[in-house]
Amino acid sequence: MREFMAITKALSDPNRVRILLALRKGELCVCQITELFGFAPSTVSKHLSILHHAHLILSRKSERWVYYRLAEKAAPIAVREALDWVHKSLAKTDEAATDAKKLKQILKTDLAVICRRQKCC
Amino acid sequence: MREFMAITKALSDPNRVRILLALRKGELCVCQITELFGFAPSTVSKHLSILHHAHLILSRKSERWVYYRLAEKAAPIAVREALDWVHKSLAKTDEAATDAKKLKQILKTDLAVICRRQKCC
DNA sequence: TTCTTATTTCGTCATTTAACGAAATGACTT
DNA sequence: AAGTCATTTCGTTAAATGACGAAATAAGAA
Repeated sequence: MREFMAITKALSDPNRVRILLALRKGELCVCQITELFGFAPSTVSKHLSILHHAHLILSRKSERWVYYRLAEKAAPIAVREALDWVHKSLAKTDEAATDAKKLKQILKTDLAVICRRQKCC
Repeated sequence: MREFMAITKALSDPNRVRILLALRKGELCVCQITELFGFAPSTVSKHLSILHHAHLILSRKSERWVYYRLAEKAAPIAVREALDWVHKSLAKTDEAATDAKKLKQILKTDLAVICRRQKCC
């Protein structure tokens, strides 16, 4: 029950759901997600932490960046079903399309450039 | 997306999830759920309203009581998948068993008696 | 080692949420 | 038509949540 509630609480915020949808195309680092959402890095980090705590996403560190990706097939059933449910319900929505489009642009840009952009202003 | 978030917000409270599990055995009226949880009737009513707004449950009025039941097969896919997910993930947990046991006792008691009991004290 | 820097943690603030009791509602019963 | 009573709505309060910026962390680069 505790694990299940961790998942439903994680899914109860639309921005966290957007993160899960964005990760469907592959792993992203924190600054890419930050760029996609326009939130403060600390805010995005907190959201990722909540998703991670619910075991919905996994992380790895490489070079200077931390990459997050969706949980894999080995994840608990409740997690896999949650991810499937999110995808099936929302993959074709306008919100997902808009984010996907913006994400495409972000992925064309060098990581270091994105990160530096977030520091000034 | 809005409908989906209505569902995830509804599922983000453990007591609302408990209500969904309790309803799996069949419809219940507000005072029976109130008895099961030990909350104030107004609190239970609010929870039911949120579940209903998310289309997870349906209601009908009969005699003096309002009965709530799980949404049916005709419900939107997102709703049906949510209910299946809740059931599959939690039906066998201790919490569900405890509630089911208490509910069994409640169902043995006459409705009018339950309601009256809630008014005094 | 020291510097840089992406990410996380912490403290704060505004908003939302869940609980309650009191009062309103609205549909049976008489 | 009036009364009864289960349920809902409203207003309040305490706790949880989501946002931010500043400071801490930790790992790669110099």
